[in-house]
Order: sequence, then C-alpha cells, then structure tokens
Amino acid sequence: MSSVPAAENVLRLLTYLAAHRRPVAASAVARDLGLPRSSVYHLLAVASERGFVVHLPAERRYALGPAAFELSGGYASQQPLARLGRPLLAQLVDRLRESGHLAVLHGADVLYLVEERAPRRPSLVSDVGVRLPAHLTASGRAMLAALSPAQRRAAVPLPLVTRHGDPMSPARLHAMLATARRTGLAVEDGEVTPGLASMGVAVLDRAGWPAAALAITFRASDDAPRNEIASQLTATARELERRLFGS
Amino acid sequence: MSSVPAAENVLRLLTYLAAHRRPVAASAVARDLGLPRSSVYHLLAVASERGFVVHLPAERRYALGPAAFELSGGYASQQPLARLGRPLLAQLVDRLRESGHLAVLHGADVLYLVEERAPRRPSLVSDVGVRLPAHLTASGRAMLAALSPAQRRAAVPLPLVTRHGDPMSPARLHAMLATARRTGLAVEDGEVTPGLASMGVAVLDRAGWPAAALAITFRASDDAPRNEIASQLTATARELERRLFGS
DNA sequence: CGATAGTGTCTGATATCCCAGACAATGGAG
DNA sequence: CTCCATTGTCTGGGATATCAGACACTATCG
Repeated sequence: MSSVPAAENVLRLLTYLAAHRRPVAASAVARDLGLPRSSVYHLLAVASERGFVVHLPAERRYALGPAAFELSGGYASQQPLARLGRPLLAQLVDRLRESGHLAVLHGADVLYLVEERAPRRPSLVSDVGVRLPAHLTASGRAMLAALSPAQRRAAVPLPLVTRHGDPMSPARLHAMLATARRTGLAVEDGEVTPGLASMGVAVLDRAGWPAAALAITFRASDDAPRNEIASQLTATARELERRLFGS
Repeated sequence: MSSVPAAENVLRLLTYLAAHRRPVAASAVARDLGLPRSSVYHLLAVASERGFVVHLPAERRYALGPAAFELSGGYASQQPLARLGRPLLAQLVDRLRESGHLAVLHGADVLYLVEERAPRRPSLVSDVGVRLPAHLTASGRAMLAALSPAQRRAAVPLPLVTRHGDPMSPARLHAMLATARRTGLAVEDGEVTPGLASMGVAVLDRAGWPAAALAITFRASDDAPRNEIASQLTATARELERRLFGS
C-alpha cells in the first residue's frame, strides 16, 4: 500500500467503476475493494463533488461522472499517437470504406484510442476506451509479434482463453505471431465478432517497440479485397511511424 | 476541504492534467494547485502506479495515462445516452453524409460524448471528451434554450465572449435562444470553425430538461440542404427521447 | 566550464485522517 | 403490516499521512 492510501483508493474506485457496465452499489465497492464502508462513502462523496462519480439515488447506485469522461479528451491531446493517428486513419477508412482503429498495448490487453467507423458499418466492439485481450485481436497480435520473447511472455497471461472462455493453444498463438512477424500483418477472423475479420499492423518506434497498431475490420467473405487492405494499412502505419518518430 | 484531502487532491491533479494540452511539470502542478511539492510527487507516484499518469523522464513532465483514458469507455457504457445515441447518430450521419455529435451540458460548457465523422469530412473540433462553451455551439444553444430562465442564468457566465475572446452581446444570445425555442432548432454559423455551420436539437427528458443535444455540422454554403438536415435531426432527437425516456 | 534553477527523493514530528461502530432512514419480502 | 437487510450519515481516538525542509541529481545558460 502506498503512502497516500486515500489517493490510491479513489483511483481504485474509478478503475472499479470503469470495469462495470452498470452503475454499482457502495456496498459492492467496499466488499470488492476490501475497504471499510464508511471510507467508501467518503471517497464516493469527494469523487461526486469533483464530478468523477454520480450518485443515482433512485437506484441507490453510483456511476462514473462527466469529469471521468473528460480525461479522455486530455489524454488524446497529450498523446501524439491519437492526435497524429486520427487523420491518417480517417483517410484510410475513407479510402477503403471499412472501419478501422488505432490501439495500444496495455498489460495483456489492447486499449482502443481511436475508432473511425465507415458508412453503413456497425459500431465496432472496439469502442474507444474499451479493452480486449491482446492475443485475440489483430491489433494485439501485431504488437505482440513485435515484442521480444521475454516481453511477450510478460505480456501474455497463461492459460490462454478465447473470447468465449474456451482454452486456446499457446502453440497456435505462437504460429500466428510468427506469421505476423514474417508478413508484417496480423489477422483475426471471426474470433471477436462472428462474420467479421480484422488485419492489424504494428506502429514501431525507433527501438522497434510497438507503440501502437492500426487495424481494419471487414466482412470475412472470400471476395474481401485483402491485398488492397493489407497494402494500404501497411503504408498508413509506415506514414504514422514517420510522423511520430521521424525516419 | 473534504474529509479525504488526498483523494480530492489526486482528482484535482487529474482534472488539471486533462485541462492541459501538453504534458506538465510537477512544479507547475504544485504551484497551480497550491500543494506542497513533496505531496505532489506522492500523488504523481500513486497515480503512475495505477496507470492514471505517465512520467516522461526525457521531458521531466507528466501526462495522463491509459487508465485515465479507460474511464471514458466505462462512462459510455454506464450512460444510456451514449449507448443508445450512438447507433441513431450513426444512421443519421450515414443518411445525411455530414458529421454529427451528441453532447451534454456540463456547467457552462458542452461536453461531447459521441462523435460520428462522415466520409471526406475533417475530424471535428468537437473531439470526444472535449468541452466548448455552450453559448457558442449549436448543441449548447439547443440545450440552453430548453432551460428555465433561472437555470440559464446559472449556466451562462457573464461576460460572454466569442471563441476568439471578443465580447458577445447577451441580447444577441437571448434572441438566438428565443428563435431556437420557437423553431426547436439552434444554429451556429462559422463561429466555432470558419466555413462550417451546425444545427442542434435538444433531447429532452420527461420533465422537459435537456439531457443532451444532437447536432450536425456541414459546410456553410447557400446550397446546404438545411431543411433536410433540420427534419432528419429533429426526428432522430425525438426517437432518442423515446428510447431513453419512453413517450 | 561553473553557477543556478529546477527535478526527484527522502525524512520525521505532529496534526489529522481513517476505521470501527452506532444510529437513522429506506426498500423489499413474507 | 412487521421484520430484516441495505443504504447513508456521523463520531472520535489513535495510527499514520502530511508538510516543510534537506540533499542529491540534472539541465541550461552565460
């Protein structure tokens, strides 16, 4: 425990609320975070005053407030990745008429920073600010492929499971990542959303570390223009690297 | 000051970082938040451990981290507005081929929750998680128009200024809001971004309070299909009301 | 290069925050 | 309706978090 426990606990509270798809009861917070109930009320009170939490008295529950949401705007401004990546991704999506996103690796997951939806395409499961396990997504695989073996071991938790909780073979992931390393392209086909496939390309920094990945999501049909997508996606990732890191 | 000052201060820290477009030095945090320097380092340390802040040693500055960004995903999930509004806005944007957004009123500002960019349209100034003064935007005007006079007085700070810092007449805003009230439509023309205009319609709850506004941004030319935009926008706002609040 | 200002880390005494617990209010089930 | 569980609010003493300050390190400027 840190030297500023109240500060740490309020951050744990926000993280907890963000992980829940529904507003949460104070007693659940106390139980799940292992904090005294009265302390939780204090934290909720101060977080409410500051706009990070809203109390829903009718439901006797708490949810994140506008100030929590607003951090995303600040993050996006401070992060060159999102700021420089967005217009490039927008152009790519306009050209290909398929939806795309920019994601970063965060622990064992990918975190989606930018999403560009193409016309007549559904909103993606990869909503901004949402996480998915890296090993299940094209973006995640592209980035994992670019890590050193030690980094990869640290990033990927065992045992591996699919999106539905079934076991997944490490050898299968290993083979996919080897292919991604060789071709520069990572793929995902129907594993996140049936009927949809994705291609991902890592955006590497000067040290070869995957700072991000760009991906395009398309219908998994036989006539999908995979070669076109692959070459445009790769060119866009290279351009983003150039803008971010110089070349 | 609250009964949990460390919790409050770490939230103030996050708010401060979110308000800065660039990473920030610890000494600036201490100075501007009026906190002891050593306390700031403690807060930054715990926020870093929890992923809410990242330290950029090369610049000797601090920025928001991925956990801060991730709160936006949680917020969007918990908020029916964003969840139910996004697909409706997506359809509207696909139909009109113009970009649109969904915003809420927060203090004197609008806060953008959802943005849908149309093909070949620029990324909007109204990036998600960003604020603009309500009185300058179509969404904000639509919502201000729907407030009671007392609520409006509380929401709109005087003196009014334009985006470039010039004075703006309260009588002019008053006239615009009266028109918006009469027609159900609020407009903004070149004031946020030269050459671009927006139309906004408020989404009212059962008590007639503006829970949100939908807006469409388009080129401010004489041949813009304003009537088409107006009727589609209004229909979408009514549908969102129906889905959120029943009718 | 040296001087200076700023950054980061650490310390410890004392003021204050945190926790356990009590009580009031509310909601739901039988 | 009563009973019980849950939610929300409040209290106060002792453990500990906080603040002022010291020191080491780093970057910049003349």
